[in-house]
Amino acid sequence: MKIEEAIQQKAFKDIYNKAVVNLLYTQSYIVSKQSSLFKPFGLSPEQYNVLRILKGQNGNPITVSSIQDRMLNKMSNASRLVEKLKQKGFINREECPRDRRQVDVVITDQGMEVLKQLEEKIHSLNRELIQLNEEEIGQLNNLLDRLRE
Amino acid sequence: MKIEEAIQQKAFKDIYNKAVVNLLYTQSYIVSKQSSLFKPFGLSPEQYNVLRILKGQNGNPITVSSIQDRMLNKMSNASRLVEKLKQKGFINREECPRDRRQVDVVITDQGMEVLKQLEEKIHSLNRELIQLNEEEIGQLNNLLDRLRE
DNA sequence: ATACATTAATTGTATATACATTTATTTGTT
DNA sequence: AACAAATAAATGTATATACAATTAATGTAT
Repeated sequence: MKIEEAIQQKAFKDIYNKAVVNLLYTQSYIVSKQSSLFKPFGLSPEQYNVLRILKGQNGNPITVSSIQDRMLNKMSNASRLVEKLKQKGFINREECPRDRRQVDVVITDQGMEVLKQLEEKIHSLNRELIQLNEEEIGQLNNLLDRLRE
Repeated sequence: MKIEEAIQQKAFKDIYNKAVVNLLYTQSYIVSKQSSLFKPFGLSPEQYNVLRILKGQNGNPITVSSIQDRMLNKMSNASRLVEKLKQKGFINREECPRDRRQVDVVITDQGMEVLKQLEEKIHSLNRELIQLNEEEIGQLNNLLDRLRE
């Protein structure tokens, strides 16, 4: 659907403005669908993001600030997200012995299990969300990478 | 900057997944820069969005639910955003005479003034945010429109 | 060794998002 | 007219974002 229809705006100031609006709207479109998928599993999109980062560690612990650096939203509060995931039993947290300021975080079996249950659903959702052929997806990834300087 | 560097992730499951992540990351990148620009004016990005919708009405009132329909984030709470803007003196709100369930919202002179002050800054920011040539921006807008079915 | 700066994580506070519920009003049906 | 259904906005509550401030531990310079 054209962005003009989606937000009922007849015209944009210029194509730069239209591109910004289009990117913001598209993100909202994606996140709302992801939220619906995650909800039955007790996860928000950002909590899921943290679990994926932990899974990517292959069992090695990672500190809260390293999680923060790898998050999609650099301003989100990794400390509080980790606390939420701990309450749900999806992660464990323990003091790092070499530097007691730091906290080592690892995903639990229960956390791995919820990711496993989500895997196929997310695979499908991604295909549903991105209605482009492979060449176009390559173009899109390229444009987005270059857009950010 | 390539998305792999930006979030320190070596590889993605597939290009669909990479595209989703790239879109979410790019939005966060844009919103954080917009927030910094709006902050000195006492506006959040979504509050600015509401003011722009009102300005687009050319003086005609618009109801809260129509604002909601036109917002970039369909899940945001137009009622509360309107209340915040009212407190700041940027909008006026009054009962719609033909249907007392509805509320007519209009931008104030003060609201128009803050948009005017922001106009040139946003123009520059948009150019800074979207580091692509005009042809590429056209491609990007096209891909985003088609991506959403 | 002490003092000072730096770093890591947590906490506080305000705002925003997400979604369900409530209240008031209008519309539609009989 | 009476009543149920639909609609518009506001409100309640939980979570998340944004950013400042705090606490605790470590690093560095003298």
